[in-house]
Amino acid sequence: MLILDVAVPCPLRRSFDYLPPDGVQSVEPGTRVLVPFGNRRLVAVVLSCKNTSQVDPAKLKAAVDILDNQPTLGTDLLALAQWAAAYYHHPIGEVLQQMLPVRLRKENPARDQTEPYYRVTDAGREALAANSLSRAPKQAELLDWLSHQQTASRNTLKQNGFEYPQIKALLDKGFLERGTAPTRPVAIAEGKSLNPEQQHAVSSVDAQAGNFQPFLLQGVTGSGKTEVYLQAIEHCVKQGKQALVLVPEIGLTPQTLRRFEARFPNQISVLHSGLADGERLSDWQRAGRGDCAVMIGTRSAVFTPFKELGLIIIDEEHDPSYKQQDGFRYSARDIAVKRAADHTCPVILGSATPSLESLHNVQQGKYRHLLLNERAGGAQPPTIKLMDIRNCELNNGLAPQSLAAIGDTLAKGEQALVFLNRRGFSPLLQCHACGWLGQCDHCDVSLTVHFGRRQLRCHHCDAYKPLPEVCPDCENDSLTFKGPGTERLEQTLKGAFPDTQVIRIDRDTTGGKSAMSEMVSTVNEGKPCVLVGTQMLAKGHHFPLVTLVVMLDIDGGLFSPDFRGAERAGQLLTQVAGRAGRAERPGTVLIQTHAPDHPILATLLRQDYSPFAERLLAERRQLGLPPSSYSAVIRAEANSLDACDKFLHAVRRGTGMPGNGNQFLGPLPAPITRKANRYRCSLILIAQDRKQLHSLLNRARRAAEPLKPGFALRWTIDVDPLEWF
DNA sequence: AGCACGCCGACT
DNA sequence: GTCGGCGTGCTC
Repeated sequence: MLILDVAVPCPLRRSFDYLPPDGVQSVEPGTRVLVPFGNRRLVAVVLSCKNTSQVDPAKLKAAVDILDNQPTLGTDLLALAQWAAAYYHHPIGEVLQQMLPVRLRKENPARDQTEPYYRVTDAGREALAANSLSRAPKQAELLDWLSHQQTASRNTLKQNGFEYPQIKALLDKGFLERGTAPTRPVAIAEGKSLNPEQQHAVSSVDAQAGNFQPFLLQGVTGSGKTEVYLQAIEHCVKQGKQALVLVPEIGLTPQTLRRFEARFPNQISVLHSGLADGERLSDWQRAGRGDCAVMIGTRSAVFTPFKELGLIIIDEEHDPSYKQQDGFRYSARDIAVKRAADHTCPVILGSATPSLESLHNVQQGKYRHLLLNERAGGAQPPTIKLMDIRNCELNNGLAPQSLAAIGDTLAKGEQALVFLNRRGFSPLLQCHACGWLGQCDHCDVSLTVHFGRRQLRCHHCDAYKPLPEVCPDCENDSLTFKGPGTERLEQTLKGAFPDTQVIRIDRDTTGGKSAMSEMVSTVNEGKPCVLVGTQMLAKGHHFPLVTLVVMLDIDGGLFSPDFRGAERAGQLLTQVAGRAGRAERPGTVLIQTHAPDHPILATLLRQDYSPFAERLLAERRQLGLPPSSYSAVIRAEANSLDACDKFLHAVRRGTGMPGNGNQFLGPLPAPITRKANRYRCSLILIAQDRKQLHSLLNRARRAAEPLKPGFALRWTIDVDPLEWF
């Protein structure tokens, strides 16, 4: 008897047995099936076939339909899903659902996946030569463009600005015909020449083609990491293999894309959140068929199918956006390394400010370190200066010296950037008469003033209320704004430099689709201006004319309760500093701080990121913190703090003694205990090695599952968490 | 997660 | 007398 072992998309950490649909003799693993589940019908994935079941055969239901004529997920991705489900202790059905493009999570059949390719006919060439399409200029343009290629797919035509109606018209006239996919590689544009460091990096990677070997490519801003990627990809593609490039969420800028597209014309597929479901599906399938050489994408692109994967690149590997922060909490960076191991290919982790995890792996001999210290064009590194603002009269957060420095920069016709990681007008609204404080009704946080919208907004849930004119309690006209946000800085700077354009870049001003790129191009027109913004400014975009960076709020990171606070602060500082002055103009970074003697600032100031990171790594080792140890967090969320606390205590008791130098921390309430009216607590598990962490987690799961906390309490496991609380 | 079943308060 | 609140139990 044929029985299907099926992963159903529900939060249960097990699979379900089904009979095949009537008349079906065999089903391959990785095939999507439609199954009755409770009183619903769900799209699920066949994990394996077997001939017996633990379940009473009379209780087995039959699958309703087989949705794919060939498995949507290959054996590699299916095995990866099962590995990830075990590693992250997450339900297999949800893992698989995340791997599938949205279109395939529904009943849409994935049949007939071949994408049409077109080529110009002889009649088309004659028409082009005779200029007989002058009344249909767009069609003529298409014909002309395509006549320079072998063939091109509908997708490629679309990327080059041609739409289907034009294709259809030309087909009808007999000027186009169906063709087959061109043989790869079609064309690879000439690369730049490399300096010796870059050359060494590229040849080190080349030498490991066909082997699993991770490389940590540490290169200061402007050292030409991208050119190393491009050449490594080129060599991979020339061997007929495909490359996967992962970029952080904001890292996929049009500039980056254009650079890849220029180098590998029509060989690039893209996967990111801005794409329509249909486009995502077609690029996903295109990679699976082997019809593109390079796939560039954000976190979820790590699950792209490939025909023959030969190289993986993770750009800005330290970026926290690689870790999914809800549901299936995977790290795309770590899964990418696992995929490289599965496909026995090299993987490059690139960053100017590597994570301590990756540096630790270098020290352990697992990763090979490649350094790029030379800046292209001999550009000078920025000068970093600390500004002691103790006892200093601040103008909405800005020290007088900072304002003066901005003024000087503008006077020289250059641009300045002010960095503050807090959006809104002011983070606090208080009544000076009675002490009333604007607080969220649903979270344990203060409300942020948004002056332009005349609102008080909560940055932790979506609550907001109108900005009161007088104190809601004592009705005095004594409301005061405490502390600056980017909106207030913008106002202050406009007041101080009335003739200069002030551009604010944060989540509130970049809401529109093209707002960000419009602002970036305004800045890069080159007129003197002041940029104000949050950490959005620190990533991806380059502002070559900015020569001064002022950082207002580094202290928050230095004294953060999280053990990663210092690492983050150092990375942020180094990344932001990298925005200042490129090529011919040297940059300056001014750091306003109340702790000018802080050892972290001192290290960063005296030297650069590497000694700073070494120092932090030694500190972590001494304290037994990750990456020297391995951690996981069990978080509980409920309508009362007591319920969370009780549940996690029960889990801790049920897990038993951790032993062997492993330990528990907590349960402890989260720093913001109440968020959107839900109370949150964490139980932290710290183990000496991976294996022990997993055995602890298995014990904890066995303790937690029978507690049946019910729907009032939700609990989750986070392996290798970014934050402990 | 969904969805049904089940047992107690304010409504036509 | 019922409509509907959300507690809890189950899904091959």
